[in-house]
Parts: sequence; structure tokens; C-alpha cells
Amino acid sequence: MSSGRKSQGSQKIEMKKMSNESNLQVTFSRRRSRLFKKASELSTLCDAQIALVVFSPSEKVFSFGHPNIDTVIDHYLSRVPPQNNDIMEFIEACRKANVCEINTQLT
Amino acid sequence: MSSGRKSQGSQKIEMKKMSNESNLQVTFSRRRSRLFKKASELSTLCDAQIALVVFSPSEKVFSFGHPNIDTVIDHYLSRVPPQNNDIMEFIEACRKANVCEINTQLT
DNA sequence: AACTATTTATAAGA
DNA sequence: TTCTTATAAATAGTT
Repeated sequence: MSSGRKSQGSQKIEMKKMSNESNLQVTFSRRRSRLFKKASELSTLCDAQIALVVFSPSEKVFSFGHPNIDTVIDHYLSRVPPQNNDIMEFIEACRKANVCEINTQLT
Repeated sequence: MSSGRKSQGSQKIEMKKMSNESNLQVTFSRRRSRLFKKASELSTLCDAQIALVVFSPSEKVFSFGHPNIDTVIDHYLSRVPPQNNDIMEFIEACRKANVCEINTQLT
């Protein structure tokens, strides 16, 4: 006769790097997409600014931002050194323009 | 006598900004902490590089990074313009040193 | 902050 | 790889 249950359902797993490479790939793909979904929901429900960047073990990059990832990253980076706003603005302008007039005198 | 059920359990909610400010605060706090937990779990289980920044509606900032948020952000930013690596390296060096020798000749 | 009914996520197996 | 299934975790509303 049948062995009964087809599955034991979700089991707790140890919080350490998964050793089985195939399982790791599946888990990464599933958890990554759900993480981005949750980030998106949080930004929608609560109007929160969010930046999320994930690199896979194979260096593929996934990103999400609300309202825009670069704006949020700029916001985060510029928050750190308040005394350097001139330079931060210059750096942001460089990155946005994708070109850098490095001889410009700012000081 | 009692009205019976104490709760109807989790109800689906519309995916739009919550109108009730008090509910929004509670939901933001709960979902934010779970989002960071999930990000941390993903980085642990799959050894993925992750950067997560969240600004609350009141501008409080929360961040997480594995192995380090600045490393991941640098990685993300430098990835964008492959033709501008000299300038990107210069910009990163500026930010890390928290000072910028703006007259340096790179070209 | 704790409770609870329900929904969602999850891991393993098919 | 996609689907199923039993279990675990998250969630929204209430107290």
C-alpha cells in the first residue's frame, strides 16, 4: 500500500550557507524574487524610499528602487559626510552625466 | 454572550498607500524588520552580496549590507559605466577618503 | 505588545 | 524545471 504522506512539508533549515549547490540555486532564485516583492510592497504601502541590490554568487546583479534606486543611494551616501556636500553633488553630477570634467575647480 | 471569533485573521489589503497613518506606522515597522530579516537570510544561505537601504516616511534611515553595504553599493555603481572605470575609481577613492583632490589629472 | 484566523512562503519530493 | 503538499512564517485586525 501507499507510504502515506507525499511530503513532510516545509522543514526548518540551518541558517548557514547551503552546501548543495543545486538547492542553493533554487533557493536563491525563489527567495530573491520574494525579497524584491516584499520590498516593492513596503514601498507601495508605506511610501518608503527603498534601494535593494543583490548580486548572485555568479555576479548577476538584481536591483530595485523606489522612487528610483540612484536617488535613494545618493540620499544614503550623501547622508554620511554632511560637510562634503559640494563634492558629493559633483560626484553625483559626474555619475549621472556619465562623464566627468575632472579639471573643474570646485574649491 | 461572547460574539465568537476574536479575529478574522489576516485579510488581503489593497496594494496602495495606506490611508490610516497609525496603521501605516505599525505596518512599516513590522514589514521593514521582516524585510531585513529576509535579506539577511538570503545573504547567509546563498552567500549573496546584498545592499538594502530603507528611508521611513519621516526620513529615518535603515540599512543592511553583506558583506558590507558600501562595498556592494560601490560594486553596483562601478558596474554601470564600464567605459568610465578611471573616473569611477577616482570617485570611490574620494568618497572613501572623505576628501577630494579635485585638481588631479586623470586624463 | 499579545492574540488569532487567515494568507503567504517554504522545503522537500514527485 | 515545474508542480504538489505538508508545514512554517507572515500578516491584518483585534484586544
